[in-house]
Amino acid sequence: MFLHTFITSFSFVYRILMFIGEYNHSVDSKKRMALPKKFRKALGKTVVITRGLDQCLFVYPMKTWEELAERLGSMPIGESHTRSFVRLMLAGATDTTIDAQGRVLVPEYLKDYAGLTKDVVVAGLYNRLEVWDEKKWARYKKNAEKNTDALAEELGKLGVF
Amino acid sequence: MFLHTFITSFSFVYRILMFIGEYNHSVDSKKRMALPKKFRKALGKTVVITRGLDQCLFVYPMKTWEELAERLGSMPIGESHTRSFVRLMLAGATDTTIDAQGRVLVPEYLKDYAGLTKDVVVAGLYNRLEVWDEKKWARYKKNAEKNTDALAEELGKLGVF
DNA sequence: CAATGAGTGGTGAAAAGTGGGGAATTTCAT
DNA sequence: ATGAAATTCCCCACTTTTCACCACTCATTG
Repeated sequence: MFLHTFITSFSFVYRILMFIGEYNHSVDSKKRMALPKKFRKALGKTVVITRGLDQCLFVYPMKTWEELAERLGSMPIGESHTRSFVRLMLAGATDTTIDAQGRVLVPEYLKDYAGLTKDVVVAGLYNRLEVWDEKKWARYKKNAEKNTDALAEELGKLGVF
Repeated sequence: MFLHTFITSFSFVYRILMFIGEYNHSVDSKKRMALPKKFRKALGKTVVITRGLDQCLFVYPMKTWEELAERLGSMPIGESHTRSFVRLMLAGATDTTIDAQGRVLVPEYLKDYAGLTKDVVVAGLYNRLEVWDEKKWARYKKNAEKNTDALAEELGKLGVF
């Protein structure tokens, strides 16, 4: 019984929630942005967009967001950086429905926050998407790739080798 | 009992996951790359390609990747270098199905990362494949061969010989 | 020397991404 | 309250990319 529950929930997580990969898209003059076709089934009809870390946007399926919001809401509000992080996530969140062409509307204040102009990169990060300005993403990536030693170390910890 | 366990698990690993050998292939103008015939049964229908170490690409069977991705997905995103590591690995990964000719699609950003042009080397490394630009592979190998003594010493420390 | 099979190249249909028009709805000042 | 302006939303259409299928070549083998 327990095992069965575990297995079904795991396969659920796998089929529904594993976002991976990097996709080039664009925000048009009407603030519409396509989401990668591969992710649409898993995202459902409405998604939540919010401010993310490192000046990008996070996109969550509604289900995931609800769970996350609950956890965020019940976090101890003692430390100030925790407070500001929670505010960042919760206050900036907006729910938006995916249109027939697979696009969402990106509010002006979120576009500003992430510095989006036209070309963006939508990246799959397991249980969320991230939206980056294309140039900013390229810079971030280049910088991260330089730290290959650290990369190797992290991979080692994961037991890949 | 212990021996039996060892043997069955070993044969399992052997049938499913032990990739050995070095093969020359090519990436065509449509970013298609053949995988060695020998590996196809073990790889299954869909594989995951990710950024590897030393500017090569790793190719995992889906099963192997799932385990890895779950660990990546559950890493805390508080620290910035953890974040960038997870971003590189998850956003850098792509799941792709093997076509009727035994080829996979290599996204532009992965081609760039590994510096692939046309001729590549696909090598089996026990539980994963590595994809190298042919020239880079030749150089790397030449260099590694020069350091065989040091290498042997390291292996000795690991208790292999 | 034919036959088989693997690797590579090409083509056409289908799908995905993007742009734009216009109706419906909301906002805001008069 | 009312009209004007702006915004949102729903279609439709165009263009590029993708993918499945077919075809060719080269090497190996019986």
